[in-house]
Amino acid sequence: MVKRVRGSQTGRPIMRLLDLLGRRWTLRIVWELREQPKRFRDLQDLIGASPTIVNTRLAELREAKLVELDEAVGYRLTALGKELLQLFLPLHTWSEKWAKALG
Amino acid sequence: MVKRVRGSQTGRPIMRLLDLLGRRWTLRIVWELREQPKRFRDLQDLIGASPTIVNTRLAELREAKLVELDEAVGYRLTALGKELLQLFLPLHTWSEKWAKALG
DNA sequence: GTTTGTGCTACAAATTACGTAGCAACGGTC
DNA sequence: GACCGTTGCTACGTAATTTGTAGCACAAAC
Repeated sequence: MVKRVRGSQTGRPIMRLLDLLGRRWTLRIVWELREQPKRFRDLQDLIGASPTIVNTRLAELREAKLVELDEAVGYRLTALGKELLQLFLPLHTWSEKWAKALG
Repeated sequence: MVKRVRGSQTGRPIMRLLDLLGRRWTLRIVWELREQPKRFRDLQDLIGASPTIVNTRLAELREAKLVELDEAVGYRLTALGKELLQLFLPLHTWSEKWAKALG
């Protein structure tokens, strides 16, 4: 008999971050906002998710201060969001190498 | 009337990668394997997910050649997986800053 | 031969996501 | 002022995914 500890609410920042980013469409949304702000429906069409979940993820990202809504232009990355994106940019070139390795 | 295009199967490597990583527990599993190999149940306990989903994600990661099973020591990152992890390591320190910004 | 550890599966229940329709507010435009 | 398009967003029934628990088959240790 082994006691299992589930949920792992350690509260460590890295875990909070991985939990947030490890949800469907979250990474994708940040990625799509990398260049210009996007409207709600533009995001919806680009990633191909239901408005329900797009709105949910946007709400989470806004609460995490990674995304904000500027009524004049649409959703865009905050300063924090842009910092995070910078960390992810190398993924782009690496993914090409990875795709080749998969054959 | 606007035609919506859903699914967005562009096949672009970055999209494949974001799709893979943007599934629950995937990022977390890669993270937990960053130092030493881990056994199936160790992973399960560490992240607090059901064995079903742990196995599913591990299968996806193995197919993506990011993780492999060495029967002697358990699951571990492949060379590709380690490369990917290197790109993610800065997240650790950044997440601390992010957590402070959230207040 | 019984226990322990291994990866993994079955299956019903709970949770999450999807797809479609549509709302309320705002700005034109005729 | 009636009409239209765009905006962000919500309702809601259906479908897909995840969870939690139990347990299997195999191998090694004792």
